[in-house]
Amino acid sequence: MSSFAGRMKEYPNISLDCFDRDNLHARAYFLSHCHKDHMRGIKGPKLKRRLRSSSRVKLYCSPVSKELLLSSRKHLFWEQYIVPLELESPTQISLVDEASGESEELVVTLLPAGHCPGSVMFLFEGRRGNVLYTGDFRLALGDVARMEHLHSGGRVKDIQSVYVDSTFFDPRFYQIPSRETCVSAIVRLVGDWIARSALHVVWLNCKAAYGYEYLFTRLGQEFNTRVHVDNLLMFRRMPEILSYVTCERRTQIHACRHRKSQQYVHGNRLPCACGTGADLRVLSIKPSTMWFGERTHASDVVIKSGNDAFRACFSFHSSYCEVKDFLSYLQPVQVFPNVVPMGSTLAEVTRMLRMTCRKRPRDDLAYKPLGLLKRRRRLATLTTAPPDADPDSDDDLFDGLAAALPKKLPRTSRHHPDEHRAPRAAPQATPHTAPHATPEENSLWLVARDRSDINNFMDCTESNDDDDSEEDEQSDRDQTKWLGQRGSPCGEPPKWEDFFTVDSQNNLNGQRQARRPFSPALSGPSSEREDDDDDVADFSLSLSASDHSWQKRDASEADEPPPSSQSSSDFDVACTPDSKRPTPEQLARLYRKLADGDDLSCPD
DNA sequence: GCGATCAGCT
DNA sequence: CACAGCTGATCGC
Repeated sequence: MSSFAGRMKEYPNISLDCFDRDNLHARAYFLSHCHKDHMRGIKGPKLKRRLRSSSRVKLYCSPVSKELLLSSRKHLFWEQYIVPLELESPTQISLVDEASGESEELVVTLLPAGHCPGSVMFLFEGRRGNVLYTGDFRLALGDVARMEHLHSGGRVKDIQSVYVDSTFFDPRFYQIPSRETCVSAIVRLVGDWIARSALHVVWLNCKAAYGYEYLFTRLGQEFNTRVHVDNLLMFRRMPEILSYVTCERRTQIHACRHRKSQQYVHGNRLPCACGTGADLRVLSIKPSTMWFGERTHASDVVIKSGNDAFRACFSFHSSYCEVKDFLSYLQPVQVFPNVVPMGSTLAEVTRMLRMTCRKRPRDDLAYKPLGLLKRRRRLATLTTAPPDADPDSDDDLFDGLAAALPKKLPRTSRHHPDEHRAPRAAPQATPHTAPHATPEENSLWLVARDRSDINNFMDCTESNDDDDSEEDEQSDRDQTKWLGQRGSPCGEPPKWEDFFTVDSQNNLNGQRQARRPFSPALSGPSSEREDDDDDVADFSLSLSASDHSWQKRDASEADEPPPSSQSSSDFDVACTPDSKRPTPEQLARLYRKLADGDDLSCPD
């Protein structure tokens, strides 16, 4: 639960996710998503009075959040004050003090947060530096490196402060299985049950919150059915969700709720009380967050908890590793927790967050082109020698970085979180996506892909004595099998990112919307938008409709197994446009060239 | 009567 | 396996 009080020290004239007390005087409001703990005071009478007496104050949020907020009558009074902003469209806003007329300019960019429909992070760029407020988020390892607006000129932007979702920023919550792994397991469980007979039904014991929609949609796709929910109103302009949920009780998959749900299910009756109790066989699945320690395998993502009852892993928040990866990549000057993890204290989480902060001024992190490396160093040295033992270790590529970053821990998986994406390279600087890249850019990529790729290479080319490898392969095979079983009479299943992007023009045909250019002269975002007041516009959550196609998977990846853990993203802040993932053979060639000191810009 | 807060529960 | 949020009791305005 968020305990963020609403204001950031750099920009105290705005309030985020909090609408009471001191926040009553904000010049602008920002809502990251529509969970209640981020909406404190949003319907308070004092705030209503404030809005009525003001002509300038606005609430900025994503178009999906606007829909969700206004789907409740209690929030309808906000309608005239909401300014929906598209994702990844930097927008300048003026923060005007209505008493004095004094104004402050701020550029805000919404970034996908992967927490629930409409959830975003806010990047603020202004006179007091760049500040990132994450709201709640679930991003996988490496996702941050692919977020275009966190980069500039081929590098990570200089971030002063990050106000971060620290829900699981505690080493106890070291890793959480990926979204794809969890959803696949639930799909299997549901499939096995409902295939037994038409009277076998599943009840998903979901908490009253947005965030399970991609699960409902996936189940609807897999089994050509709809999930029974209590209320469709909130999805009325989201056809991709609407087509997989229903208020009709005669379906085998339910996510309906009742105050005494538990009792009903124990009696083999559903919360919606459909059927005659004795006829139905109800399987209860309770999505819950499960976490795993550093050396434990995240394999059991569903656990039997009783007769016809399971818990299934499901998390709206990033794990310790994922948060650490996120912050270690951004290297902000300061980090502030938005949440105190269960069983921890504010002091403890703050202390641990500080360890991810920048240790030296950025000038010390100057990039040294790979050409400056001593050629005598061989690949073996680069990959096997502990950094401490080798004064020429690859950490030396960056002055000061070796000291700034935590030392590599003993390997526990092929993608250890401490294998940092050190060089802060922009996503476009990859050899396979930028064929015209300069040798320096290619070199940059080779460094940027860090040790994890080198380890992958070693895994591909050496006999592997890692105890985990066999299990990993088995896991990959299992997941391939599950992917093979996918497919649906309704077409391609939507992917996770569909629930976090929105096309306000109901573009279902795959055309890309023109991206609104960044315009410092833009005085107010609302004046530029045609659909702001269009009550009948649909908000499509479609595969191809978003205007940030750089998030999309390359088609060639479609048949790959999903990631077995957090090692890669199933959120799909994916490859650079038109890119292809290099094959192990291609990587092997590149690494051999690197080791031999060959010109990397020459094609094979 | 309404809002704020908290305990209890899932 | 710890999220998110509902309900009901209590208190104050």
